[in-house]
Amino acid sequence: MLLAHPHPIDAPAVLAWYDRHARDLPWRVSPADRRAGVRPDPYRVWLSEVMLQQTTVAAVKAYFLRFTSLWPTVDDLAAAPLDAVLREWAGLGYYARARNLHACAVAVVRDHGSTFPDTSAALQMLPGIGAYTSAAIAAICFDERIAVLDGNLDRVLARYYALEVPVRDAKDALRGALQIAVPERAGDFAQAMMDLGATICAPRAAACLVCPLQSDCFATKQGDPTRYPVKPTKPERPVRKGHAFVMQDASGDVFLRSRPAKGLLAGMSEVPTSDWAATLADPEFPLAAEWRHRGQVVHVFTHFRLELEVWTAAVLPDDFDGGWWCEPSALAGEALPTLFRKVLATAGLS
DNA sequence: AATGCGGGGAT
DNA sequence: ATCCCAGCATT
Repeated sequence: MLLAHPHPIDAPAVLAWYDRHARDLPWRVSPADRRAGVRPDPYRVWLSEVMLQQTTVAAVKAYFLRFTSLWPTVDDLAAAPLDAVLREWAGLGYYARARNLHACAVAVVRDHGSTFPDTSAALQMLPGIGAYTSAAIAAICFDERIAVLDGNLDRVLARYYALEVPVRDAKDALRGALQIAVPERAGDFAQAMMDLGATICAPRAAACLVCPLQSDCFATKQGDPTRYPVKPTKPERPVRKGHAFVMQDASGDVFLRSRPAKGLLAGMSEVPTSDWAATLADPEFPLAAEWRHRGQVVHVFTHFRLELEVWTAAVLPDDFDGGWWCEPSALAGEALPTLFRKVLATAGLS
């Protein structure tokens, strides 16, 4: 039994806590106003939710105010040039979000009469709106009784249930357990649970004494809530080895070239290297020259650890094409990933 | 089921 | 340095 727990989440307790401690956020209708009949503006809720994908509240606030000032309605945003949207998004990261944001605004205007759909199912059809965001908008704006499961909730629920497997392996069970608890005030409940995760049940600190779920929380009973959620065992990081070849012409310019348009470090600049393999082969130099071994670079990618032997040589530029020669003083302005900056540093450049 | 995608804040 | 963040689209 994955979630052996006698009690569902106590929604009334969570809502009572939220009524007193809700965060004041620019896109939020307070629980008091909500009770008085004020309805959130789906445009503002949608905009905030997209900005908040994998992004902290602190980082989003200024962007949200700027966007709503420039474009108060979905019609305004849809009518804006994509360039302007991308410019305003600059610095927030995950730039596909900005393109999808604009595409979504256009779709809402064109296909939905400038009114956001009012169900999670319909919302999820729109660009940039997935399982989480569709549920969040539907719950917050329309009180659809749907489980809203984000990173905060993963953590809160993993602790509440003392989940002994990584969240990824119990997503459906958690969603089902949460779904059972969703009350009539679905929007406030969703926001309450997220506030709870952000302020009380935080990643490295759990303020259990003031938590409305404390009495039934299995992790608290065990004594160390921060043990959850358990992290998936990281796959062993294989090691790959190879050689990097730093060539300079008579004036000291360095040979660079572009990496392929797809794959690792796509489209970035590099110095030539050998293949990267599990075992280090003898170097096959690009051309005959006085090659000097200058040291080793170690770089850790997500899926493997790379060890490159760094070689340098003085060569004649005529012998090469497929790239360009770069003055050492101009290396800083090249699209060089950290790996190749390390290589160049080991070669004695920069 | 994995993987790529940014950048900032907390620890 | 490492972890985490109101995830989504693509393969």
